[in-house]
Order: sequence, then C-alpha cells, then structure tokens
Amino acid sequence: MPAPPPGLIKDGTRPAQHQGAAGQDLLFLREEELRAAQDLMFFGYRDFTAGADAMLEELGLGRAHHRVLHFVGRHPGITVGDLLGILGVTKQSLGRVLTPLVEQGLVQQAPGRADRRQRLLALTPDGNVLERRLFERQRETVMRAYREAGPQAVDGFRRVMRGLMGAEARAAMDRAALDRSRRDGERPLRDGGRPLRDGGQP
Amino acid sequence: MPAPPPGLIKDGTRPAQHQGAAGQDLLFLREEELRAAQDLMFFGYRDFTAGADAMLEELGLGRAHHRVLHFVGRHPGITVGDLLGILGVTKQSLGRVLTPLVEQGLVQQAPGRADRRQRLLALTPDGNVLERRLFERQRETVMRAYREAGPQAVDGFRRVMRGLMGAEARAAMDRAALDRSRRDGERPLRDGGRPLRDGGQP
DNA sequence: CAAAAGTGTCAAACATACTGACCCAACACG
DNA sequence: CGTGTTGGGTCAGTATGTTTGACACTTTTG
Repeated sequence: MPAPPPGLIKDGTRPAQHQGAAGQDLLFLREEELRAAQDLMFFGYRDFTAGADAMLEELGLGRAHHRVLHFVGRHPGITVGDLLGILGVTKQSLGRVLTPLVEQGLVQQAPGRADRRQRLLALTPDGNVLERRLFERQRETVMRAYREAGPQAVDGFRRVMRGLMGAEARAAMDRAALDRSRRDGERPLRDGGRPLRDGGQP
Repeated sequence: MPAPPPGLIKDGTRPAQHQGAAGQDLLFLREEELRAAQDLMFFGYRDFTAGADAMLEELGLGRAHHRVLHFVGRHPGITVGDLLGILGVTKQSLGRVLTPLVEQGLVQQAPGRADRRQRLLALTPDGNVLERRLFERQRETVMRAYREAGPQAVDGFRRVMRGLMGAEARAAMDRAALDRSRRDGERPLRDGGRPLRDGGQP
C-alpha cells in the first residue's frame, strides 16, 4: 500500500470554471493558475521538508526541533521572546521543543548581559553540527531546483514567496538580513556578497 | 557527514569570485542564498495557509480537511487509494479526516461503476461551496503575490517549486493537468455522459 | 474457488500545537 | 525603596494530525 501507483483521476463532473481566454495580461490569474499554485505549494513544501524530516526521525526529533535549530543558528543570541515571535507559537509549545534540545546539549542558554532575565539562545558545537547536517540535506534539494530553474527563475521564486508572506514576516526577514550583514560585515573577511539582492517591492 | 560539496562555500569565507549584478551565474548558490530559501519556504508556506486556516477553525476543521476538499474538488471521482497517494498519508489518517467530511455532507462517496469496490469521492454542493470559500481566501493571497511579482516571476516561482518537488509529485501533477485539460478541453463540459452517482443537484 | 486488491475500522501511541493558571527573577520607575 | 511589569519557565489539560498493527468485508481476477 505504500507504493503509490496513482493513476489519478477518473470521471469528471466539473462545473464550469474558467471563462474563455479574454484578458491576456490577466490570463495568468485564471482560476486554474491559482489552483495550480495551491498544488505547487503543497507538494513543494512537502518534498522540501521530506529529506530533513527523515533524518530527524532517526534522532527522535521532529520538524519543530529543526525549526528551532535553524532559527537559533541563524540568529545566534536570539532571545526566547523573539524566537517565539518568529515561529509564531506559544511559550509552552516552544518549551516542549526547546527544553529537550538544551538537555541534549544542542542549544545553550546564556543570561543576557544587558538584561539578565533574558536567556540568549545559541547552538552548541554539537547543535551546530546537527543543524549543518540537516541544512546540507535540504541544500541538495534546493540547489538542484535552483540550478534546473536558473537564476532568473530563482529571483522570481523569491519575489513570489516574499509576496505570499505577510508584511510582518517580510519585515522580519529584512531586519534579520540587515543584522546579519552588519554582524558579518564588521569582520574583515568578507567580500561584497552581502546584498542578497532582491530589490524589494514597494 | 557529506563531504564538502564542490562549488559550495562554508560559512564566512567564500571565494570572491562573483561580481556584481552581472555575474549571478554562481552567485545564487551561496550558502546564504540557500538558507534564505529555507526561511522563504517557512514563512511563505505559513502565511499562505494562514487565511484558510483561520476560516477552517471557525468550522471546527483543520488544514487536513482543507487538503481533502481541495484535492477531491480538483479530482472529482478520485478513488480513496489515489487520494492517499496524493496526500502521502496513511489510510487511517485519511479516515479520521474524510469520515467527518462525509458525515457533514461535504464529500460524497459513490461506488465505482467499473470496480464496485472503489468509493469514488466528490464534493457535494455544500462541499463545493465551502471549498470555494476557502479557495477564494487563498486566492487573495496568491493573486496579490503574483501581481506584485509579475508574470515572469510567477513563471520562475513555478519552475523552482516544481524543482523542489520529487519526481513522483511532478509526474502526478502533470498527469492531473493532462487529464484536466482533456476533460475540460475536449468536452465543453457538460455533466458527464455517465452519472457518477447521484444525479441531480439543486 | 482462492488469491489479491480496495476500503473501512478498532486500538494504541506519538508529536505538535493550544489555553489557562501560576511562579520566579530581574528590571523600571515613581 | 516598593510596586508593577516584563522575560522566562512550568504544570495540567485538550485537540489535531499523524503513525503502526491487526483485522474484516467486498469485489475483482487468475
């Protein structure tokens, strides 16, 4: 039963859905295109995460742990509150995931020096190793897709995904990119690769 | 751990072999770009589904129900087995979602005419209404993103998403699109030559 | 007729999320 | 200095979506 030989679809009893090709520049907004977008998002996301998920399963971790590892790795020294905001979950939900990661020595907490109530989060060396392994698994997938599609398509992909994001998430990503570039930029060993480009929409 | 892949860079020290806006050929494979893709997928998918999720919550349904409504609506007359293949879940998982939908009169089952073991699935009129409401909510999101990005970016988005999908999913989507075009194209859609089951709708 | 296939269902479990309530420590400010 | 607020943690309970395993039923097929 796991072997999917899906011959998909059979009968049809479909109500009319798209009117004749009328508008040409609006053509790409036809219902079918938008429904296809739903399909793309579903399958794309599913397969995008599939590789890392499989790897995590062997370690007794889940996707939620991966998200924490990913964002903590990307924002070293992040506070718990900010992480909650990024992930969009409750404190309790995060606790259930974060506590085991700390106990397993994958994430470390350090009191903030300005505000000692804060527990600044960072990956431990072990955590870094694991996060990198997970990243490299997904990198294969993304790199293949990027290569096959070409740089121009990648730019389009990015634009559309940014458009799908709410204004909040978009602003957060921009802020993060800025922080990253500032942080990394102060170090001498950088070339001009920072602009991550993507000219930003109005 | 995988060996250091060719052409890919470690954190920090990257070969300064890319120039500005012109030489994007390899530029876009930098680690930061790939990590940014992870962010995009996470935030994009989250916000893409957020609207419909909120709507579903009021009805006591979840995202899983929406997926069933979506794919059943897109493949009227699909068999349970094929739906399992598309969703990539087990029979039991599907049952927990599908049964309530049938009980609430949103999805109807009809024995296959060729193979009477099958239960061909289709939306009821009520189901169709709900699915459409959900669709229209997401359509807002997608349409805005598509419009802001422009048709060319949309094409790129599609290419990349297809690349992220596994070969199986890609083939399934193609097959479905083919079926759809055959069905809707060759027959200027009327209510099928063979009554899938239940004849008339209000 | 027997085997295989398509579907349904029961039980038990897990991971991920949620709400509400409460606690502690540290900061902020009048 | 004391009080209120904030950052964080925790306990308990609930819901959803998923899994495996086992079994039953109907129908098709060799």
